[in-house]
Amino acid sequence: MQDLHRWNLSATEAIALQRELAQRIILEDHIGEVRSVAGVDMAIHEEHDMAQAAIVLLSYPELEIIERHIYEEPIPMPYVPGLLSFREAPSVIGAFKRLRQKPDLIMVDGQGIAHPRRIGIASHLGLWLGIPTIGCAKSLLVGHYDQDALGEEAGSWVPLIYKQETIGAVVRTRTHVKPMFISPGHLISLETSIRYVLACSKGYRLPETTRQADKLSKDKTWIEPETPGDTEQPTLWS
DNA sequence: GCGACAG
DNA sequence: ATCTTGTCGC
Repeated sequence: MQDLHRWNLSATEAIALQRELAQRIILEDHIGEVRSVAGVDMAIHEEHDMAQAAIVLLSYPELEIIERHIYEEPIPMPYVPGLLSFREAPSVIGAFKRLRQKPDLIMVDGQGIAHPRRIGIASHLGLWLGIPTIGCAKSLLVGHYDQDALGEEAGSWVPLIYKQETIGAVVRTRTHVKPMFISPGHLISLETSIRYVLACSKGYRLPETTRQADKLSKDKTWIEPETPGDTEQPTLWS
């Protein structure tokens, strides 16, 4: 894995970079047999000004935990709508580097291409890591949808439209519960994204991947096992 | 200019 | 994201 760019950019620079990177996003399925799916998320521990990113690797389709890791660092920049990846991606990548096996697919807490410049954090991470990603957000950033056409049963969904284009889907992952906002990140189509999100949903609103990562990112008792040399260790698959 | 706005 | 207990509904 080679660094695409630096992260400490001004808002203006970051937006210009997003416009460049957005052109490289691939929305066709470049995905082989899926035997593992990872979920990533981040929590802020205000008391120590620390960001705690978490990654959980699950087997697929069993969805049993294979690996769990966290990575902490001082909170970088503030939250700016549309620039979330510049705040969260660096720590998520830190956690990702602690994996011993490479995931076949990654589920990200946030938007994929359902973004003003078509490059939410899921797409950005997909480009950086070169792995298929799906954006799995709990709320809307941009776009609109037909609320009445969305069924109440788990599995129903309607397209998410933005500027006359389908950029994602509003998906009911659990009956009678607020839907999730799904969009492809990179190296995957919308149809396939919806399929995997539903296949990973186990009776909760959040897919098991995101749910486990969310839980771990908030865990204050978790002690990450020592990795000799730590951060920049080359691994078998990088 | 005004409102909207992932986490 | 985070602050926070009980509570209404499937």
